Amino acid sequence: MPSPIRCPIRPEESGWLAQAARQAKQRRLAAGDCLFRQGDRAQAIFRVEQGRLRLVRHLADGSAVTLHVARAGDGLAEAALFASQYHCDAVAEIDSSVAVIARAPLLAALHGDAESSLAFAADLSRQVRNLRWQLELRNIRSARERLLVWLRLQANPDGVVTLDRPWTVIAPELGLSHEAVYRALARLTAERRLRRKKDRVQLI
Amino acid sequence: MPSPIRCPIRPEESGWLAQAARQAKQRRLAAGDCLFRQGDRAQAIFRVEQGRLRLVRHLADGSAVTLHVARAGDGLAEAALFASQYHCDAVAEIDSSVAVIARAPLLAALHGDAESSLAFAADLSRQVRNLRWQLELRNIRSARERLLVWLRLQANPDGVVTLDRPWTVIAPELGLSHEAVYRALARLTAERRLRRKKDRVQLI
DNA sequence: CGGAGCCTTGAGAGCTGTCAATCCGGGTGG
DNA sequence: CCACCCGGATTGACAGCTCTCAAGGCTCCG
Repeated sequence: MPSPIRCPIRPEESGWLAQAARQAKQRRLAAGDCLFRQGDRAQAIFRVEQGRLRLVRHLADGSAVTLHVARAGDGLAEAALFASQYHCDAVAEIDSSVAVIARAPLLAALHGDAESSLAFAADLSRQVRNLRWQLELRNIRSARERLLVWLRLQANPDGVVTLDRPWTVIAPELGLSHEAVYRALARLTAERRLRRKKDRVQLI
Repeated sequence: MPSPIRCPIRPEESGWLAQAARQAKQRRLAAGDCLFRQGDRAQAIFRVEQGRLRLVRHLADGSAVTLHVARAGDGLAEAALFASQYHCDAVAEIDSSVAVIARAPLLAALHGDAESSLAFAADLSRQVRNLRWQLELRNIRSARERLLVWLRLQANPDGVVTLDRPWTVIAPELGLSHEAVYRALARLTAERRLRRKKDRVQLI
């Protein structure tokens, strides 16, 4: 009998990276500032301490695509450890601060430190799991079902979900408009599949 | 001036894992066979050599969600290295064979081998990049635009994309029905944004 | 020649996104 | 103490889009 397992959509604090960030120097960015640009030599990896950065990749024809939005606690440009240059731009969406972890010393240290390298791998594998999960969530077309599955995964064993951020923030993470989310919540409530009270949701 | 960068949606052969798999023993699975179940003690990680495995997670209420479909060349259950038990079921969709890499010896080896640990991390960071990219691709609502962006990323510097699998296979990877893809291709062709010839697409 | 995949295109239904309007609770300045 | 403002929460209306179901056509291969 498989046991239910909790899977946070928002990646938890990256244990290893958080550690590395502690000894790193901070850099502050005003909204709109650019941390690095696509093609720059990769000189550091980062951890977002405050604020929000958007990673944007430029395509051959000049158009751009957002690759990711990194928030407080997220790692940033981990892949730059293994590449000679950045593959996208990083721009602060709001005033932010990041821990700057220089690439060369870090890489050198990791080369001689199996424990840290493994811890780093563990962080990444956790991210892979979360990302896979988010991707599959998007394969659920129906807003109602997608929301329901998301809630089930967030729920504690009693079927209770406590929200730590407003639906307007959660909706885009689910790939839905906030209106769609509210409508789905309304229908699920009407169908007696859940109960709502403020920022608590009880699954039935 | 940022240079265009190629980003395969299908993760390339995982260099490090491929290496590790070479010395591992193989296991054959008939369609429908189960490689491991959610809650089983994590005793090995795997690499799909042939066939296709589906990873399914069971939720608290008994429903199930597909987490991932692993194909030839893909790693399988890498996260199990860092967990004591599997977090999902793995079932062969068709006759398949996997390389079985025992967990304990591998972990022991990695603990003393910074190089391999780093190589493993590099594999994972590549996966993270690909997954992020796929996730953001899904944020593009319009089938036409999504397809176009995908093509741009797949294109070589000349704007040529050569397909190694039929559209019927690509379509679900893009989160679209194959009909939607064909229609998008037809419109893009009519708009002279691309030319098609067999399994080659030329962007304009 | 027949069949199996793949490719294409048509028609209709259902769903979500977008635009808009309203309500509500909390915080602020007068 | 009250008017005001702002962000979040809700709900309605509508257009546009993709999905699904269906029906061929095309190509390769036995």
